[in-house]
Parts: sequence; structure tokens; C-alpha cells
Amino acid sequence: MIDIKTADLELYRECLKNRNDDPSAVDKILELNEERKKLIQDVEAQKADRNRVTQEIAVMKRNKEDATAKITSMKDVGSQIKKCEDSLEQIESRLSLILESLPNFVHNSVPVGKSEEENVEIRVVGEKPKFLFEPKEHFDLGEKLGILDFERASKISGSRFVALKGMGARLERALYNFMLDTHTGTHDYTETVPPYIVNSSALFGTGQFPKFVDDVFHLKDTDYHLIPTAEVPVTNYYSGEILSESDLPMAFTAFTPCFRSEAGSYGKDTKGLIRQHQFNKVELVRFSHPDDSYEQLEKLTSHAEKILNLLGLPYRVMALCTGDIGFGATKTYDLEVWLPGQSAYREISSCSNCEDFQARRAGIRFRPEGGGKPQFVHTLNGSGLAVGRTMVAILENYQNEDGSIDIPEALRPYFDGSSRISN
RNA sequence: GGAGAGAUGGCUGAGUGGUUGAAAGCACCGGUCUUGAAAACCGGCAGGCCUUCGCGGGUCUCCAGGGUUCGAAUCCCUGUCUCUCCGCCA
Repeated sequence: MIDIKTADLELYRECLKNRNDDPSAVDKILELNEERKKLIQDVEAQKADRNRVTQEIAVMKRNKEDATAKITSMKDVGSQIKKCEDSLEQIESRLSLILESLPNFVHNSVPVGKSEEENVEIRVVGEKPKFLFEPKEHFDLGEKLGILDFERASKISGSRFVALKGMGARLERALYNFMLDTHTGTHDYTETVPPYIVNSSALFGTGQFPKFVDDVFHLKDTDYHLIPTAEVPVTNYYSGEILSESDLPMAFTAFTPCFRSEAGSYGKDTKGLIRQHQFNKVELVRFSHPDDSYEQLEKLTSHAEKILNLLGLPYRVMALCTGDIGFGATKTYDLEVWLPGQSAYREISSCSNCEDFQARRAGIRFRPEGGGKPQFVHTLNGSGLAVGRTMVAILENYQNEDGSIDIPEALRPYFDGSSRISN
């Protein structure tokens, strides 16, 4: 949530335009805020009056004087104040309704653009594999090897689900263990296992609610919701808390399933593992001092990249443009892995700085060293990586003409040293 | 699922209708003392909002939301969470 008190609203108007949002929201905000201030002044003047008389009554009572006259004169004041408060409340809820659904600023380094077409390629890493045959897509490979089973999964759940079997399940497990080991070992993240079901205030904190309710699975008649990403429980871990400045930066990694309704994505990526209702992801979350959150973003991104490097997967780093960047982020790098079967780069990780947008919503602050007012931390998150899509990348990049899959060097310790998946 | 207890500032913890935004301790900050540090002593130290060029002033906040009252941390109702015991269960 932006802070209307200190924010540069003219700049924000520009941001909204660049995000393909309606900049006139700013005018509505300003208007409602004026109304709000007026009502506050009115209500508070009345309360100040009431408090003064109430004190006088208290003093008289203590001195055993008769205060009946004063008490009688105050009879109606309460309900009068209540009436004013009600109209104030109405204005305030209208204002928050708008504010809570407005996206974050964008950092000035973010390229201006309408859609993903205008994302900017920052660097390309690794060699695309050369094949002497027509490379297949991962679902053909996986089904033939008997390690991916979409049909049976749809029988027990529906579309956009998969069952992994045998070496498929083993590969999944190898991948997330490898990722967790790398992040906790060489990148110094603290591993956590958070709840996979969260309440609505957590989802509000990270910005999914209220705007993106329909993307989340809800448990009927409860305030329980399946996490769409570990970012939600892990970022909200410190909600409502005041941390010590010396604790920053903090880094957490979590392996969790993610659940997404994929509302509005009918017809997109209907085949294969790319877009599922349930997928596993190793998430990276950092809590940063405001002064160095952009360095933290580079660091976080490099940690996600490291996994691709170690797995020998070719990829490119994209800076998302203003029209494609997420709701809560001021700056985002997408890592796109090369998929020979599709002959395309596909997103496998998204690394974002949210600055204080989430911290403000979730109430995550730190107390500056040497005292002073608590300040909001900056929060960052990124996938390190999406496990299912990593499996896609491995199947497609490491395929052989006979349909077998070579196991990347770095993963072999997780396969008792074996080097190939075949029938 | 049943019974009971509880939720107060960064932390621990007093406070059961009226100068209580809240005792005390710890932590933290400043000072005295000291060659330096520690200890001791003195002082300071919650957050949001409105207002003010500033000093300051006002208002709200003792889990959340309602209610009673001239006045609520304190009384009543509802909800959430935590703890203890019983049941059940992995």
C-alpha cells in the first residue's frame, strides 16, 4: 500500500499510467482524503470538548461536589459524536477500498512498456543444447518414460494436475533437496516449513487480497486459504513486529506446494507441467534495510540463477517493464529458462523488490540502531526455483534421441550416482 | 469435541469505572564518575492520525469488533488467538 501522506502523487500518477492502470484514481484519493481530514477535525474537536467536561466532572466528584448539571448537559454528546464518526468511517472505508487495490510504485530503472513484449533482456547465460534430432516436449518425454501421469491425475482431481511416478517423483525430490541444500548451505538462507493454509490478513499483507481473491483457493465457510506461494506465509512471519536493525538483512527459504486457481487462464498452457493448480516451489524471501534493498535484489536474483548455473540450464534474465510488473513489486527480474521442446524461453523464477509496500500492509518494521521511530523494512521474494518447471527444463534440455534423460552432474548425488532416466 | 484460565508498551509484568498512555523491572539512548570499560547514580525512552513554518496542541490505541456510561485497560456481548486438563488422533 502506498503512503498518501508522504508519497509523490504526481509521480504515482505516472506510475499508474505506465502500469496500464487508471491514473484518475489519484484524484479520487485526494478528494476523499480532503473530506476525511475535515471530518476528523470536526469529530476530534467534539471529543476534545467531551474530554474536558468529563475531567471537570471527575474533579468535582473527587471534591464531593454536585456534578449533576454537567452530567445532564453531556447526555446527548455521545450519540452526536457517534453520528459524525459514522460518516467519517464511511469515507475512510471508501478511501481504503481504493488504496488497498492500488499497485506499488515502480523503480525508475524499470523500463516503460505496455506488455511483456517490452520486457528488456539483461543477460543471456549458458549454451543452448544442440540436437541432431527434433527435440520433444517434456510431456511427451515424461509420459513415454512413465514418470508423468496427467490422465490419472485428472481422474482423481481434474485438469491441471499431475501425478509423478517412479523416477519422476524422485527427480522432483532431488530437485527441491538440491535447491534447499544450495540455498541453506552456500547462500546462507534459513530454512522454514510454513503453514500451507493461511488467513485473509496474511494474504492482505503480501498484496494478494483484496484484488486477487479469485486466484486463490478458499476453504469453504472458513477464513482459510491455500497458499498461492510461500511468499505469503514467509513474508508475514514477522507481521506486526518491530525488528532490530542489527537483524537485517534476514533471509529465508521454504519449500512448499503452491495452489493457484489459474482463473482467467483458460486455454493457456493446457498441456504439461507449465501451468498447474498445484506445483512445488522453493521460495526465497529477504527482509532488508531500506538503504540496500536493491543490492539485496541483485543478490537474491543471483541465488536463483545459481541453481540454473549448477544444473547447466541455459536461461536469460529479463527486466520486467512497467506494464508487466506485479502488483506489489517496484522492480522485478524474471529468469526464463530455455526449453528446446517448445523452442522458447519460459519463466522459471520471478525475483522482486517490494520495498515497503508489503511491510506497510503487514506492519513489519525495525527500530533504528541508537533509537528513533520504527521504520518499515523492505521485503523481497523470488523463486529459487519453481520445481515443476525446472523438471520441464531438465527433461527437455537433457533428452536423448531414444527418449531417455541424462541426469545433470549436480543432481547425481541425489540419484545414488546414476546418470540417466530411461525405460 | 468438552471444561477452565488468559491476551497490557521492544521484553517481563502491575493495574478491576475518573488527573492511567498506563507502576515497576529489563533492554535501549544521553549524562556523571573512570585512563578506558563495567558497576553505581541522574535523566530520557510507545505508536497511528489531525493540526502547526516550528515550539507545541488535539485525538485514538491496553487482542479485534460491538454495547453500557457524562467518563472504560477496568463492566456486558460476540469473535480470534494462546495456555492447562479431559476426549480423539498422526
